[in-house]
Amino acid sequence: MRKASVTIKEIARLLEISKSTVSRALRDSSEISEETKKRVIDLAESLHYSPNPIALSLLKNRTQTIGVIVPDIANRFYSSTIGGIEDIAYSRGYHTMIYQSHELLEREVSATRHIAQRRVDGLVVAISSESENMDHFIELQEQGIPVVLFDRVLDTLQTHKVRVDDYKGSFEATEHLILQGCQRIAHIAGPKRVSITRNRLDGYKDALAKHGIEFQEEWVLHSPITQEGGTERTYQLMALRNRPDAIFGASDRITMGVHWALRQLGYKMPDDVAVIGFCDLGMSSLMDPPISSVTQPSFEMGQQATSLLLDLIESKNTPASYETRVLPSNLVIQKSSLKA
Amino acid sequence: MRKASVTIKEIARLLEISKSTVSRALRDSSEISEETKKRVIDLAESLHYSPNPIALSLLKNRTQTIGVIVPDIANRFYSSTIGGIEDIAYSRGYHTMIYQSHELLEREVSATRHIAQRRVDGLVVAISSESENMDHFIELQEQGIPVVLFDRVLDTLQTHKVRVDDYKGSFEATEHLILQGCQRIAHIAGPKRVSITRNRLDGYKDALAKHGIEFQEEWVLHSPITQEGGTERTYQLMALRNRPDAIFGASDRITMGVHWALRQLGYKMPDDVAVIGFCDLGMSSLMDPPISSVTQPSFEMGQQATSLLLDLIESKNTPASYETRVLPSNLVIQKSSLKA
DNA sequence: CTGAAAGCGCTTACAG
DNA sequence: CTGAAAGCGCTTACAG
Repeated sequence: MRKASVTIKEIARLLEISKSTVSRALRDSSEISEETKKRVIDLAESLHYSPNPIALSLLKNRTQTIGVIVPDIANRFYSSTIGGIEDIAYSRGYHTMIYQSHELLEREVSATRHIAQRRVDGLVVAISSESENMDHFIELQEQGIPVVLFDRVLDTLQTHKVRVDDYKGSFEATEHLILQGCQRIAHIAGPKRVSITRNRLDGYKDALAKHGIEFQEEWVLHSPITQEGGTERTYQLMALRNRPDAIFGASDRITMGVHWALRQLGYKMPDDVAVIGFCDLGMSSLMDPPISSVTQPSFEMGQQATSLLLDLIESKNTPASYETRVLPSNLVIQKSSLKA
Repeated sequence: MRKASVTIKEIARLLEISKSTVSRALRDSSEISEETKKRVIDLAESLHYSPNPIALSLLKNRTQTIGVIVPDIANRFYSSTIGGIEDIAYSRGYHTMIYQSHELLEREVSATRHIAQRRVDGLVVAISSESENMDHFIELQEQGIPVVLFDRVLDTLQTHKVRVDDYKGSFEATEHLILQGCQRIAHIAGPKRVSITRNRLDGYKDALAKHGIEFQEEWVLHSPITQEGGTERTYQLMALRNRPDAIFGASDRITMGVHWALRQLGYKMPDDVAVIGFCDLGMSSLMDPPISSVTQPSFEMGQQATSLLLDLIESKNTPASYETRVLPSNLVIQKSSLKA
């Protein structure tokens, strides 16, 4: 069925020279005469020869492919991240193989094995919210396949990491609400164990503390990263005897749910309740009112993680130490938190 | 750096038997004694042996990988489609390699070459809105690499196709608006040359005709598939002397733009203007008011396209004829088009 | 039942 | 400057 591609052997046969010479001519080796080179290259071009990457892979024990695991590609944050990953990967001659964990450790583990079995050269991962155990990645590293973590990181894995300064982003968002005059600021946090969740919670608490506002246990709720989660938690918050005058959502999905719930309940933003989230700007600008957000340099995050990974792949030896890059977030104030 | 994986050679050496025997034992060949099989398999397991897929690829001239090109993975329609593609691919032992064309023919062509060069076994594509020329895919087919088209299809490529019944979806949406009492129904269509655009436009026109409503040129505008496009066209429509009382958007992004513009302009949905679109449900339900939509079975579309592709890949000979599967869309009425 | 040999497409010491 | 040979990890006719 599959038409055989042109091979070096074929070119050698047509030109009546050896495979070795063809190979060398194609790689522009200095040991080959200009004349021979020209004949080989001309024929190769007219035959649309392209080297078989499979053969090269077998030879070099390199596939020129990196694996990528994210929780969910439909999430704009991750799809933008993937854009950054592909940008760097392609420009450095690598392909990507993308997997989704759907926030399940089990799927992350099976994706990892799948990927390893395919002999990728390295792996870039935003771990699932269930992942506390890094054994599957450690196993990979032991096989000499480097892993770089981004977005969600965990101390238990020794490697390069790229993340956003959640603490600072969260601190700034909270402080902004305080400066707008909010006093009863609720925080709908992400899943409990995730590092990001803790950092954001800390930023929130510290901003309150700085401005002498007492931290209230009942104003912090944990939620999965879904719209429904945000909606339900908002109902819960607004039902409190002492209801909040601001809600700070820890993710875009959660914050969309907050926005929706508040409209349903008849509250005006920002006057009744000010809202801010860690959001995707494209989306939040479309809402009415547009949602203020801590935006993250997702594309750049993908780029940096990938370039760190490729450096690991291409360097001969293990680096002396691993690096954690912390990228700044950006506070974009829109109507949902801007009091007149 | 990279730790060598366990090979058949290694197992053969340890067991002091030949590579051939190991290979056969591992594939559970009937010519090998049970005893030898057991020894080989036990050792292979304890060594975590897994066959090198690269070597197999070279041997079989098969990569067990399919290429996927979509306009944009951040678009929920396509990310859901990818879910369906991966579902079938993985379950049948294939991997996927995903590329984005970003609606540019040039990037589609380069992705195609990239993919071909990587010797994928087949390709599943939703073509870019610029793609009128199918030469790059025809080239692939001539090399014996099958291509299956989904979502956006073109007659010029002879192959299996999977698409949604746009005509019917569009007809039903328009008829629904008419039954709600709308008389001046505008349609913001997609890019001109795309087959989907034409089908949807036809459905719209025919529904008007069926109900004796005269078609008005000025109420049909073409737009790129973006929110901005929808917003601008809405401004244009509402500025007309004879303004529409309903707007039917040809895509989710466009319809989000319509929704946003109408709110900005102070119109009430559905009373001033009823709105319906070809939408992603998750998103449109979150809007206020929630947007009625023609929903498409995106996951299933990915599944079907992939299973058709794998059939082509795995069958020895070219099929007698190619199949075009037309999946039904589904009309979901929400508040944006439901008059009291 | 088991092994030696050839070959998938390529590169690269080693000779000449 | 060019070629023959070995080898990457595997499978599979061909012998025995």
